[in-house]
Amino acid sequence: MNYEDHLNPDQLQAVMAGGGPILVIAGAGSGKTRTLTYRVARLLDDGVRPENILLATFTNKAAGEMLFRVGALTGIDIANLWGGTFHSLANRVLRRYGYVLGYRPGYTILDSDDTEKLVNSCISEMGIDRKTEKFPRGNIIADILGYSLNTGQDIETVVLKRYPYFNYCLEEIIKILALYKKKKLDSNSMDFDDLLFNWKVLLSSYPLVLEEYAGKFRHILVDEYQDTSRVQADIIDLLAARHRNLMVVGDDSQSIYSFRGANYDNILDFPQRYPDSRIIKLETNYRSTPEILHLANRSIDRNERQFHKVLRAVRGSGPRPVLVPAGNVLQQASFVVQRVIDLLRDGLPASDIAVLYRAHYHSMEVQMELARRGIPFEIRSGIRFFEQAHIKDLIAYLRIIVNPRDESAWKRVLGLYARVGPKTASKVWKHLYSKEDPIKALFEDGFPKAGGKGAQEGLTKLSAAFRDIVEGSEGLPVSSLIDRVLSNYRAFLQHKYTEAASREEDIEQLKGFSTKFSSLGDFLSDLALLTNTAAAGDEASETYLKEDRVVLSTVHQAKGLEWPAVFLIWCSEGMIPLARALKDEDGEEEERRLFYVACTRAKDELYFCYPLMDYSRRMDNGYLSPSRFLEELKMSDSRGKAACPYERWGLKEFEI
DNA sequence: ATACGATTTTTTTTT
DNA sequence: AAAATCGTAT
Repeated sequence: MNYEDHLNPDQLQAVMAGGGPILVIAGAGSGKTRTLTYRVARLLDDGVRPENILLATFTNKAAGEMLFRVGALTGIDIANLWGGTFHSLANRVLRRYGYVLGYRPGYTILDSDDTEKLVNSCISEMGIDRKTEKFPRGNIIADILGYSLNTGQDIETVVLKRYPYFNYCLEEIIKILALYKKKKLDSNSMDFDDLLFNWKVLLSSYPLVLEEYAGKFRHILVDEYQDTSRVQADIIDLLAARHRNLMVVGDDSQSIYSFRGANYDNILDFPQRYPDSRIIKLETNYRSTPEILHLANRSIDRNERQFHKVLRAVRGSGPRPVLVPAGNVLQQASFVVQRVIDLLRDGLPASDIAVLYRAHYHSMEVQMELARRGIPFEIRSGIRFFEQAHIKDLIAYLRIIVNPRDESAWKRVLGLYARVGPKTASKVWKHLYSKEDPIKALFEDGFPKAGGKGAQEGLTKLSAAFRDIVEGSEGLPVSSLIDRVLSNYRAFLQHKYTEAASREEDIEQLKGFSTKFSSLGDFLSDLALLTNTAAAGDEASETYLKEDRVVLSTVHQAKGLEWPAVFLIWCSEGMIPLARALKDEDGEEEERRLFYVACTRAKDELYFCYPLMDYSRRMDNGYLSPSRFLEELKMSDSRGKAACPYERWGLKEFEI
C-alpha cells in the first residue's frame, strides 16, 4: 500500500514511526482515527501478527469500525487482534483469570443501576433510614468508591474533596462500602470499576499473568488517552513495560471525563513518564470552516493547562457561527426546529444535522417540537435500550441462570411478584443465599413461606416460573431462553405497562440480537458493556442507522463525531458551564473543553441558542444570561483586540 | 409493618 | 423519566 497517498506528512510520520513510546497530540478533526487505523494496518503489513496488537478505544463501536477498516485495507484476518474499551478488554482477561482473585467464571457485571441498588440495600441493612437521617444516596456512595478506585485516592480524601458535606458520616460510608464489597464477592459480581481495578491487580500482583500479557502485546495503541483514568494508565504502563512499543493518541483540549476519574495529567505528563518518547502533533483540521475553527481556537486559548497547539483550517470559508437568543425554552425549540426545516428544504439530509446539549433533560422541548412537525430524529441520550426496566427485568432471570448467587438479579426478579417489596425480597434472598443451589431451593415444598403471609402467592408463582424456564433448558440457544422467560414475564408486563406491546417488541429485538451469541454468559457480559442505543438498534436492525434522522445528543456522546450543521442549545450561564460542575477544582476549564468539543463537531454551520427566561426553575428571577464562554469571546484575547467570532440573530417574533 | 399507587419534585456527563 | 413523598390498602 502507498501510505503517502492517503496521509499528510504528520499523519504519515505517526503511521510509519517505529517502536518506542510515542505521544500523538491530535487536534479535533485532524484525522486521528484515520491515523490509528493506518498505523495498525501498517504494523500488520510489516508482519506484526494480529494477536500481538492491543487497541484500546473509548467505545466498542469505535474499535469495531477501526478494525473493520483495517481488515478491508490489509485483507488480513484481524479476529485475533484485541480491540475494545478498557472495560471489555478487562472482562476478556478476567473471564480467564478471575478465578485467581476468587471469582467464578459466570460472574455478573453490574451496571450503574445494579450498583446503586446494591449499595442502597447495604444502607438499609446497616439500619440507616434515609428518611429520617440525611444520608447520601446509593449512587453517590458508589461514585465515591469508583472515583477512589480510578484515581488511587483513599475514600477519606475523595469525600473531603468532592463531597465535603457528607464528611460527617464518613465512618458509615466506609462501613457501607465494606459491606458492598463483601456482597459483590459473595454474589460473584463485579461493577464497572472492579473490572478495571481487578485487571490492574492481576497485572501488578501476579507476575505470571503480567508476563503472559506484557509478552503478548508487542504493540499497544490507546485512543482518547486524555480521558483515561489513573488505573487505566497504570494498566497500559504495566502492559507496555516489556516491549515499550506504545502509541497513545489524544487531545488534551478534549478531556471531558474527569467526573469518572479521567486524569488530565496522564497525557500532560506522558513525556516525563516516558522520557524517550516522541511527540507528534496533528494540527491540520480537515473538518471545519476557518470561521468555526477560529471561534474554537479562541475559546480554548483561555485555558491555562494544555499543550499549545493551533488548529489550521484547510477548508474554504463558510458562514460565521450564529448566536440566537430566544425568549424562552419553547421559543428556543421552535427556532431550532424551524431552522432545521429550512436546512432540510435547502437539500441537507436530516442525518447531517445534530442538536447538542449538556444534559439529557435539555432535549425535551426540541424532541416534542420535532415530533410535532413530523421530522425524524434519533435520541442518543437518556435511558439506553438495555437499561429500560422491562429489558433489565428479563435479563435478570437469565443472570440468575448463569450466576445463581447474583444478589441484584434475584432481588429484581423477586420484586416483580405480588406483595413482594424490598423487605420481603431481602428476606427471601437471605433464605436462598443460605442454600447450596438457590434455584433448586425454589422448588422445595416450604419455599413460599420464606416471605410473609401476603407474599406466599407471589412466591409460588415465582417458583413455577423458574421451573418452566429451567426445566430441560440445557443446551438451548439464548433466544429460546428469552422466549421461555418472556412467556412467564408477559403477564406482568401487560399488567404494569400501558404500552406493553411496544415493550414486548423491544424484547423481540433483544431476541434477534441474542442470536449472534453462542453462550448465555457472553451475551450477558456484552449487554452490560455495550449499553448504547445506537449500537443496539444498529445491531438489531440493519436499517436503523441508514435512515435519515436528525441526531439529538449530549456533548459527551458526540465526542469524535461530526455534522455539517450543529446546534448547541441551552448555552446559558449555569447550563454550560453547568453551575454544579464549577464547584470542582478544574471545573471551569473542563466545562470550557466541553464547549470546545461541541463547537468542533460542526463542519459548516454552528448555532448557539439560549433562552432568556426559564420559568421552570425559578433561580433568581427566572432570567438567564448567555454563557460566559460566549461572552468572553466578544472580548479581546491575550493577543489584543479581535472581532467577535460569531454574529447575533434577533428573532423578531420572539422579542420580549 | 410492608407494599403499592398517586402525586410531586428533580434532573451532569458514562463504561 | 425516575426518584422521592405521602396516603391508603393489605
